[in-house]
Amino acid sequence: MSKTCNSYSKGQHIFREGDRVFGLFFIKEGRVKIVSSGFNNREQIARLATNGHIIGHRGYGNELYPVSAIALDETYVCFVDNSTIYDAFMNNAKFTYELMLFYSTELRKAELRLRYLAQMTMREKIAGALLYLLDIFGEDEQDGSLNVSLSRQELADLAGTTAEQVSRELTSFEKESIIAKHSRKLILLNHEELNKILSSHNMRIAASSWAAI
Amino acid sequence: MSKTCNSYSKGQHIFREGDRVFGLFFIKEGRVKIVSSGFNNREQIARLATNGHIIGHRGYGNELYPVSAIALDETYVCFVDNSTIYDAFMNNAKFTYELMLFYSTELRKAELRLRYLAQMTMREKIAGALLYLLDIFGEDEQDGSLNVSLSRQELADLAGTTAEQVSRELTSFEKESIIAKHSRKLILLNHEELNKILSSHNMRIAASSWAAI
DNA sequence: ACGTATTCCTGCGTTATTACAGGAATTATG
DNA sequence: CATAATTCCTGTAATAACGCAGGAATACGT
Repeated sequence: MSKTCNSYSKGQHIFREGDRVFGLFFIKEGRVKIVSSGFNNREQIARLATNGHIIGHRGYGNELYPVSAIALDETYVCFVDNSTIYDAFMNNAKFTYELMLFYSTELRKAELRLRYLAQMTMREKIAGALLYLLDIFGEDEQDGSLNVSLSRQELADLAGTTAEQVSRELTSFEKESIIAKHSRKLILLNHEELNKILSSHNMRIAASSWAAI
Repeated sequence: MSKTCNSYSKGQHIFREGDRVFGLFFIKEGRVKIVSSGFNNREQIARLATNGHIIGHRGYGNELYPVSAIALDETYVCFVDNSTIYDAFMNNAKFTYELMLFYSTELRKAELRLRYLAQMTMREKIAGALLYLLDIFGEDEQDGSLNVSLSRQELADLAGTTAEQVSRELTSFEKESIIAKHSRKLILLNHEELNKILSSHNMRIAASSWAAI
């Protein structure tokens, strides 16, 4: 049994684009972004993960990671290597089955996001990104703020636009009383309206699609 | 054992966005596009599949398809229902394991494409779409043309742009001797150059990333 | 083969997005 | 608490992408 656990502080890499794949990581506690590096300091956040989520994947041969995983917080992660996973799979059909379903669900989410990124306007992308954060991290019980703290640039990397546009649009949303913002603390005042922005151009997809992603 | 096979002709739906999920489809012969419907007649092609590929996914409860699958050709597909799949999974760890790996691979491809669609220019997206077609369908041994016939609109749906831009860019590529086109028959004359277009703005991702997608 | 319907090409005006830059606000540091 | 460093906001100019429209090429049906 080869399982090792580690803490990572904010900004630290859990694995890097180009590293060899030796096994899977399970997030015990914390928040992680999965990013592919771009040009001009531009990154794309492929997905966000938190407690209980799996990151990375089991590797074949000399396979390399196509993305990096970076801690957003103090994060505690356990690693299980390829052969241990393989043994677990062969001895526990139910476990393999569950993991298969996990990947198939993630794939569907990614396919949906493909459309959003390819076709949405900036305003829609940013509304979608906020709802995505709500779905993954939830909001604080006290003040209703999103349980995550991202820079404007990170929001842009998630939404697929630039930091300037995020600033502009958040200001607009605030003027329209859809959100409140106090620096990086964001409060979604009107979930309904955010869903409407997303679905306004698209009556065929349920308004809650993003929430399901 | 509940397995039924069917032929679908060009343009027919294999399943539709919003249908209940009853099981998995296996493509025996043909070509299929997986699309999410957009607004203004705009679709997004989430992925393309051919012989031996799996489409759809096993469903939980009342789950609905978030995308549609449409035949591009005369296509022969076999369907296996949820409970049959479940039994197969529980009795054949190796099979479940293989399927888990398939989904995990597809997920990685989708995550990479997210970045491409979010950050690339038109020209790069279209070069990427051509290389994607090459990877999935290959080229004819006789004349070297891509083994698939898509309209300009469908190419646009794949690349995440408009049909006009695809026309324009294909013409440019032809002038630069990167491709030859005879209506819908496209010949990639210079794979190297297409890869260069993709990687020109991005030295950190291997030039062949798209081909691996 | 002929006429008709569809798809494709391409110029051009419009719109949306990006990039730059300077100042304001926030956070970090001694 | 004061200063420095970073991040954030917002105006403006440049650029890229979109969409219309008319003509050309191609596919389709009889």
